Amino acid sequence: MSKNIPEKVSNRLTLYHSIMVEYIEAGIETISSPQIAQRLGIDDSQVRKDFKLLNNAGKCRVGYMVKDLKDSIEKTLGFSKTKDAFIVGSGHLGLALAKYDSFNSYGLNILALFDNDPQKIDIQVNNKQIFHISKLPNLVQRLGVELAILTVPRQSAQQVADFLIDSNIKYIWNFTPAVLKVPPTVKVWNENLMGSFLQFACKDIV
Amino acid sequence: MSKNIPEKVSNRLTLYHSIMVEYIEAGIETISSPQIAQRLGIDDSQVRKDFKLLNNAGKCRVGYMVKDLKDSIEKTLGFSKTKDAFIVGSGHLGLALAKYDSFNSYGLNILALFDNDPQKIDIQVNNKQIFHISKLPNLVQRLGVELAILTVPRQSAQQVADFLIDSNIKYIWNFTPAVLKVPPTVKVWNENLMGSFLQFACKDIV
DNA sequence: AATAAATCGTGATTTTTTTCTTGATTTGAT
DNA sequence: ATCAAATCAAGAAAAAAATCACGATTTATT
Repeated sequence: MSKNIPEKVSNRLTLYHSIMVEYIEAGIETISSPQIAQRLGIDDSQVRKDFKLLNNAGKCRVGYMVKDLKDSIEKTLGFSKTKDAFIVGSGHLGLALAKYDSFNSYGLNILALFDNDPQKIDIQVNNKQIFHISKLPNLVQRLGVELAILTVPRQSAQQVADFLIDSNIKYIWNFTPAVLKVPPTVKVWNENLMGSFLQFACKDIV
Repeated sequence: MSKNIPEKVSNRLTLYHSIMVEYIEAGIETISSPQIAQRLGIDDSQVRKDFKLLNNAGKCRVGYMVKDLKDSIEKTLGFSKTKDAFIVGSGHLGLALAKYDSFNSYGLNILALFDNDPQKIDIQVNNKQIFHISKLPNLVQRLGVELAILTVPRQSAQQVADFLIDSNIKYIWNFTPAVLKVPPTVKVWNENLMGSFLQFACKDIV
């Protein structure tokens, strides 16, 4: 099913997808590899190679069907497979993510938030409740949630991660700058905002 | 000065940096390439090659000085070069970023926020004021700001980006899923949170 | 109908990145 | 003092990714 798409390719697929959404809104039905390539500053044969991976044939002199491309990118990246998740850490970033409704259309369903600050407990954020972190293990089991979005301060990141792992969380989307130590059964995806910025700054601004 | 570090390398550098911070807090003074490699699930010669790029010599049987590594990573990634920035779009994400104090220690200095919603104007967020977007061109010029952090809805992203470019903004850190069309004089760094998640989901969860 | 231009598809080539290998060095143990 | 283990350094080899190149196809134009 999932044909083991390389990370570089799936990164480009998400960019192609954004362009498809834009073209559909503009009512344009076909798109060519040179158009996309120019937009992204990459080689057009690169684009065609990627589409080949999607089993999406184009037509000479015309290009590809925007709708078909969008659908097959969504299929390949698993938009339709809904993933339930908890947000752990109800600081500003956690709240921002809880209120980010676009998650749903990409198949990410936030069920609840957690925090250890008693003042935050029972507040409703975008129809999602904030629970005390001690309630998490029970809810993980009852709801069968496997994915946690970690937005606690760096200093407590590892400790909270350990707790999540004990609670049977299998996937951690890590928004903290900590490099988490986890057993091989648990997968971590690092979203290091500052690290990302520094790459930009280093590459382009400096 | 900036030796054109490949993106892959600077990505690893940010991860190494997090580990160095952790080791310093733990009071550990040296670290070896196999230790780091195991932690990140990569090859140890990879780590040494990266450190070679930093001109940071290690010592056989001992490893590298944590402090030295941290310093040279910071130097290479330009922590000390302070970059002033405006946040454009004062929704939840914009506010979360405005309140994220860690930015400062990485050399990113948020001066103000902007929005087009009259209700938000003049609110103070973490000692930074929210201005109406119409005030931006003047402030860009007066303060010499070149970097904008774009956190508006996708639908208005291109339009706002065009306005920023007209106002003489040179670098855009784009948190919207739109693929911005910009002239070659303007650099964009895409932080597509959903795209990032989909890569994770596609690779590990599906 | 013929020609030209745009585009796809794909194999070949080049470049970049990662991994492997070996030799030298340092430290701790016997 | 000698030996074994850990580690670095650096070149070689392998793997992965990006680019190039070119033939085939389609559409528009003359």
